[in-house]
Amino acid sequence: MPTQADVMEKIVALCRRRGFIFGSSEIYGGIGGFWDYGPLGTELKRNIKDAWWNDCVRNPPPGPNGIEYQMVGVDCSIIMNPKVWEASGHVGGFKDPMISCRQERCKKLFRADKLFIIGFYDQADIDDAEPVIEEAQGIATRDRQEANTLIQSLPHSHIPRFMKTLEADTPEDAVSQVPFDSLSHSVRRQFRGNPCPACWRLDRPLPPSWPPARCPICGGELTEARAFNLMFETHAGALQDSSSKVYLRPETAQGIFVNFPNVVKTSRVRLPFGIAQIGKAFRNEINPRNYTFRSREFEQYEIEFFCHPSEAAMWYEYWRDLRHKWYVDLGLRSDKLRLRDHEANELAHYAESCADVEYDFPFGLSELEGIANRTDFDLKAHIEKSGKDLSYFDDQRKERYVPYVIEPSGGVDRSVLAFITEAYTMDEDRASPEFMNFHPRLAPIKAAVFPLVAKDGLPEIAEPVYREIKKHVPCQYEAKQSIGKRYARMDEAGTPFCFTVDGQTKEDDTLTVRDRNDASQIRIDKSRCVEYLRDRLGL
RNA sequence: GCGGGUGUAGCUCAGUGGUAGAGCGUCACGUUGCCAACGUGAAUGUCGUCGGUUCAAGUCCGAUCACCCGCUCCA
Repeated sequence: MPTQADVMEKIVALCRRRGFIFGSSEIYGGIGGFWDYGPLGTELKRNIKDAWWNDCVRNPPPGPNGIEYQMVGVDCSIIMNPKVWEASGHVGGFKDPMISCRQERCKKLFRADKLFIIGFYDQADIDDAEPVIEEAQGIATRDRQEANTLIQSLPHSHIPRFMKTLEADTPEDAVSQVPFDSLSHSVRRQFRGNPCPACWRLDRPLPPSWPPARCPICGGELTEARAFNLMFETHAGALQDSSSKVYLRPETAQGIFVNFPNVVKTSRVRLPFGIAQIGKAFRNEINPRNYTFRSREFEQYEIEFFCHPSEAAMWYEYWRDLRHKWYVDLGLRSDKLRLRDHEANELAHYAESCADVEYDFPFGLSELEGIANRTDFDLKAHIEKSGKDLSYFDDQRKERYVPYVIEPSGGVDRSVLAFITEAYTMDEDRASPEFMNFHPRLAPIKAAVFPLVAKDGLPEIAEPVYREIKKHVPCQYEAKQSIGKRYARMDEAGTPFCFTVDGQTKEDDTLTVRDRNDASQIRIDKSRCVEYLRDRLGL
C-alpha cells in the first residue's frame, strides 16, 4: 500500500518526466520556491485560467434572485507606489519576526508575536509605581517606545520576582495561562503582597531591567527577534537607496482597489459589480515547501466584488458557493475538496466573514482559495492614505457610500496542483498503470491520431485526419513505436481520446476511438472525428 | 534560521582507493496489425563545486553550494 508521501513522489516524478513542471534554473542547481511549467503544464495552467476567466468574468451565472451584475478585468503592474503597501498594512504588518531557541537539543522556532513573557511583580514593591506598570502593560503590545519609556522610569528595584515565557495569541490569553495560584509554593512564598502580572510580547525588546526571556519548551536561551519581511524588495531607477526602494506585490488585490475609481469612471459599471485580475505575486517565504504549493513566486486569480454594505452578506454567500461549485464542476469531485467557514476567532482583522476552499493533498488539507467579506477596510485605508475620495454615488439608492468588498482569491498554481493530484490515477491492472484523468476542458492535449503501424499507407490516411482535428483542438500525431506505448504516453498526458487508423480504414473509412479512462474502443467514420470530439468534450 | 537526509547518464540506481556501469527512456534502421512487444546499432557523464591526503580519489578528509524532509507561516 503506497503511503501518501509515495503518491506525492509519484506525482512529482510524472510531472517532471512528462513535462508538466520543472524546478526553476535546474542546470545551476535550482532555486528554492520557484518553478517552471513545461509544455504540458503550460497548456494545463492556461486552460485553468481560461476556464476561470470565462466562468467568472466573461460569462458568470446570474446572481442571487437572478440579479444581473457586471464583471470586468484589469491587469495591473507588479511594482506599484510603495505607499500602496503602507496603506494595505503590508509594509508595517506583513513581517514575521521569529525567535528561536539557542539550545542544541531544542532549537524550536517561534513567531515572536505569539511569544509572551509574564513577569509577576509584588504589589508591595510597586505600590507607588502601580499606575505606571498598569499602563505599560496596556500599551506594551501596541507601542514599544512608549511602553519602554514608562517601564524605564520605574526605580531599579522593580524587577519582577518571577518570570515565565509562553506561547499565546493575545496578552490576555498569556496571562490567563499562568494563574498565580498555579505557581509552585516556593515561588509564591517570595511574594509578600499581592502578585501583579505584567505581560510583554517578545517581538520587541524587553525592558532593560528585565532578565532575558527563556525558551518556553526547554528553558534555554532565546535569540533576538528577527524580522522576515515577506515582500521582495528592489529599486526603481538608477539610485539604489531607500528613496528608490519598491516592492514586488505580495498580492494582486491592491492593484484592483487603487484602480476602483478608474474603472468606475471609464467603464459604465454600476454596483454591484466585480473587477477580476489574474497575475503574479511574490512572497519571500522563509521555507517554501510541498512542491509548487507554497512558492515564492505564484499566480493568483482574484475578484474584488463591490456592493452595498447591506447586501454584502448575500453576495458573500453567493460567491463562496459559486467558487466551491466551480472546482467541483471541473473535476474535484472527491471528498478531498472541502468548503470550510472560518470561526470568528480565526478571522483576519479586515474580514467580517471568510471561508476557505480546501483540498486534501497527500501532504495535508490545504487552502486553494479564500472567499472573504473584506468590508470597506481596503477602500477606506486607501482613502485615508491617499486623501482621494474612493466612495461611490449610487443613482438607484440616491446615496453616497464606500462599497463593501467580497473577495474570492485563489492560487492558480495551487489549483493546478490540485487538478493534477485529483487527476492522477493508479490502476495496476492496466497496461499503463498511471493515467491523468483530467476534465476534458482542462486536458492539455484533447486528442491524438495514430496509424496502427507505420506502413501499408496507414500514415498517409492518418495524417490528414490529424491536420483536420488540429484546426479545432490541441491534437498530436504519433506513428512510431508500438501502439500500446503510444496509448500509454497519452494516458500520462491525460489525453481523453486517441484515434487509430487501421487496415479496416482502407476498406470502409472508419477508425477506432479509444477512451482514456476505460481503454474501450468504438469505430466511427473518419470524417466524424471533430464532431465526435465536440460532442464528447463539451466544447 | 536550526536539525536531519541526498547529490554518479534524461529517469531509477549500482559502484568501499586501481579502465565510468546497469535497467528504463531517447534516436536510427529493421520488424510489428490494438494497449509501456522484439532485434541490431547509436548518442548521452568535469561522479554537485572547490580544496586536501595518496603513486592513484566517484570512493578517504575538509569546506562550500543546491535540493528534499521536519519546526513556522500563507494564496
